[in-house]
Amino acid sequence: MPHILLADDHDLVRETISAYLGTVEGFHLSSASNLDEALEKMSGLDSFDLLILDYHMPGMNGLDGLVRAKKIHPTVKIALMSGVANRDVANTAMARGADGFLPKSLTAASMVNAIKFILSGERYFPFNFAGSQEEPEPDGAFSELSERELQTLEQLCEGLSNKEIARNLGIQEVTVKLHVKNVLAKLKVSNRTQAALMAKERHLF
Amino acid sequence: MPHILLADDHDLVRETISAYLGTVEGFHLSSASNLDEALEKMSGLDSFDLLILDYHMPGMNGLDGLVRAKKIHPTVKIALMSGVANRDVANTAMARGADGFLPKSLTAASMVNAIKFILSGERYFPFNFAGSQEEPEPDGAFSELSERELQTLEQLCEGLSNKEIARNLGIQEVTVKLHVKNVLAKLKVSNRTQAALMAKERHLF
DNA sequence: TAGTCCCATATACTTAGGTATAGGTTTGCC
DNA sequence: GGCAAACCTATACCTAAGTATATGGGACTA
Repeated sequence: MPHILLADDHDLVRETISAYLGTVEGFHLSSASNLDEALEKMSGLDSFDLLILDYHMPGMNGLDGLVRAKKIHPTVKIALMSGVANRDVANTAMARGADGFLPKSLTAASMVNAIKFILSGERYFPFNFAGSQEEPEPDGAFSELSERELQTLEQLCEGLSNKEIARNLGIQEVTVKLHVKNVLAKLKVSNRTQAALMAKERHLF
Repeated sequence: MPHILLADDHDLVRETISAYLGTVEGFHLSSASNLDEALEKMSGLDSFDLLILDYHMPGMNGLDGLVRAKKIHPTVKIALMSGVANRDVANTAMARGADGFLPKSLTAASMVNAIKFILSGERYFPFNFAGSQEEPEPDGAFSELSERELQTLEQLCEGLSNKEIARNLGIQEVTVKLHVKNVLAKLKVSNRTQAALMAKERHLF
């Protein structure tokens, strides 16, 4: 019988999913509420077949937690689960060694299938995830932004002035103006407020 | 047997919670994946005792969806559920007529208790929830805004310029500047971008 | 090596945003 | 009537934001 460790910081989500997988499929479930607790349980006597990690959970720090877990337990299959992560995150997770990505938009039946698929040694990535062919680019204009422009946009989202941004980045105000201008052009908006709102809208910061 | 309608856009969350409440407690569960679908089901033959709304879901638009649902079905108890909302949102939800607020950080058992509590006619608000007595006023500074200042702020949230706002309101640009200045002072922020972000943060527009 | 891109800086300029002060209207309230 | 508050306008001023163009260094690449 497959032994699964589910790590999620929401008691409700963890318990209901555990109950579902346990009663419906007869999986053997254990659970943890953060990454460290999960790692601790894995270092115990039990041996797990699959670790399911919530993307937003104490200790995860983005995908660092995934990499950490994979490094410590290279033989255990690891799936990342998230309700909000975008396709970009999912792709990156797979690239960093995840054996599967489970969006919470899956149906319960699909999740069971995906888990079985992973347990059989395959790597699972959802087909119809966040709209396959809606936007040519999921991030659209945002992906065109350079490193500095992204940093600038981030501070724009705090409502900071060019002068403050310059101080924070350790560069001249004129340079910030340049970055701001480029950001506005690439996002096709006409002022900093619109840029900040657009970025917030898409949950970039 | 209590009849509950659970509206959440995540299939996984919806189905597992439904399964849990159905099997463990014997509740009669129906579900919807967005607000409109929920409202549609409620206008059908079935009569529901409790509607559980996910805070982040198509059609909700902040707390507008709650108010809408309450207006259409004043007699049905409504609980708001969220995994990310803060105390501010929870308070506001209760103030706008919600019968309960269910953070996803609850345990499954606590949620069942809370639901029973609500079904018995009480209003449920979680005790130990993200800090107790932070802000005295939920709306705070926003309530001090005059009519014109609110209209100005609304257009600020579109990223419009003073000139555009003036045209939309049919007044002079100088007057808009005055309104903007007053808004900034009352919200205690230092520029229009911060004002827009703050308003968006609290889902005012 | 030449070309390209990002980054940084500079000068110069125009427009938008924000402040300060003053004066005028309407509405409603004591 | 006198008063307060919200609203609108005006003049003036200063600072911030955004545009345009040019220069140069560093990294990467054909």
